[in-house]
Amino acid sequence: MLDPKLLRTDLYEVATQLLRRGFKLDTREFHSLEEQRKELQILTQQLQNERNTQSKGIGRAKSAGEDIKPLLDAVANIGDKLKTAQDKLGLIQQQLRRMLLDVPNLPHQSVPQGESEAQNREERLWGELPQFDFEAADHVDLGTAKGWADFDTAAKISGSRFVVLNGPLARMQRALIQFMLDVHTQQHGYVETYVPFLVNSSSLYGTGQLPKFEEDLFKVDSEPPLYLIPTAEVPLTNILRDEIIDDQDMPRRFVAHTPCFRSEAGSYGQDTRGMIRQHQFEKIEMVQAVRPAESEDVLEQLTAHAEVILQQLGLPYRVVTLCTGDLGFSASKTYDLEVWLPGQGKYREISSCSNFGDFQARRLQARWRNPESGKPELLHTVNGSGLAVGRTLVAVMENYQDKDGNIHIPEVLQPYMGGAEQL
RNA sequence: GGAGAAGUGGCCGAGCGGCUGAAGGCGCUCCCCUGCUAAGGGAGUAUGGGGUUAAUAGCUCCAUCGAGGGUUCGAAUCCCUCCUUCUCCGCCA
Repeated sequence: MLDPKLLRTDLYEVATQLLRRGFKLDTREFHSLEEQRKELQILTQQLQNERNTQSKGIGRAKSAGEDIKPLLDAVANIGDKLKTAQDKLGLIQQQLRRMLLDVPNLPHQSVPQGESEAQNREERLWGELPQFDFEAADHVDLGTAKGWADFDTAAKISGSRFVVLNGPLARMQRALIQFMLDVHTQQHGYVETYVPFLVNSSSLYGTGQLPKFEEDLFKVDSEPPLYLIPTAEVPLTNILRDEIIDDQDMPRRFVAHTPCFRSEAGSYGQDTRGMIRQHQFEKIEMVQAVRPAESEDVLEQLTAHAEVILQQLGLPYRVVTLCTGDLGFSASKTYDLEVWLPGQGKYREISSCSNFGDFQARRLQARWRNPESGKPELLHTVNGSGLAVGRTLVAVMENYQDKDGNIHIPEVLQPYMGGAEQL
């Protein structure tokens, strides 16, 4: 959520910046609601003040043994007036809140202008593209040929966009998870965290999935309703909700492996083949809560943490800065890591690292105590995948294949696979 | 799932219709004393919001004692619903 004060003082500047990412803020509507809010809030508080003062007088008079009847008559109609004022105010505030919850974050000034991923800016390339003296197969053919990946059985059990992994490939997925967690905990200073996979709606409001993107989520029909997490970002970031963190405990760094569940509404026809876009996939997520002055640097560091995984696995990739039009709702700046997939002959997203500034923190009321002011202030959140495990599995299969359809195991993964060199 | 108890400031804990935004303690910050590893004295110490303002400075008002409703001139205190925690029973990986 954006700072309501900023919208009040600098409405047109905010609207201009939002336009950069293609969001049209209804400044007229906001202005009108804000005027009404101000008027009603002043009135409400005046009435409350009057009632409080009168009631205190009644208390004093009563204990002094005086006749309170005339005092009671004097307050008689305050109650009704107050009630109607409060009701109206509540309504306006609700509308304002609804409106603010639908407004995306402001793009950082370094974010390139653009409408779609075509305008994303390539920052750097890493690694040599593998050369094959045969036609590179894609992961579906590689996986099904050996019976390691079974999409038909998954469809029988659950439906489309699921997979059953067998034997060595299932094991390699587990190896990747172990490897990534070990790197982030041992080399990058993250605390390994195990979190709930079902979360309440407050948590999803906190990180920005609700109220706008409910159709992307799987909802469990319980009382109260729960949602399957679309990413570990939700439970990890909500650890901070309604907390005030001491300066000495900053920054907080969490890493978790969880399954992620996405309904993929609106993506019909896209990536229907294979494991690229599934309803359920494994992901390693890094989340940091940092001092506001540090978040820009931390985004660079966290992105590098994700890159280390790709580098150690020997997977060629590139880093792009998302343009304003491709930026996620809550993010102010995002780097995507795109891994090379020989089977598709292109780079595909495998990690997304974002700085959210105080956007999530405001919704979450996640704060730290600034030692300079001694006051609680909104902290900044930065997160990124490190990495999407399913897609990493795909990338290893396609980059490490040979002409016989065998998959060679990257060296760093071999200790996690009993020393084996190929699947 | 059944029965009972409880949820108060960073923490512990009193209050159980008005003088309580909240006693007391712990912790923390600052000052003084003392001097050698620990103690004594004093002061301060919740959060959010509104108005005013150049101001995230002052001043002022409002709200908040798990959450939401209600009763009342007035609610941390009374009533209702929900949530969470604890104890016992049942069930269970």
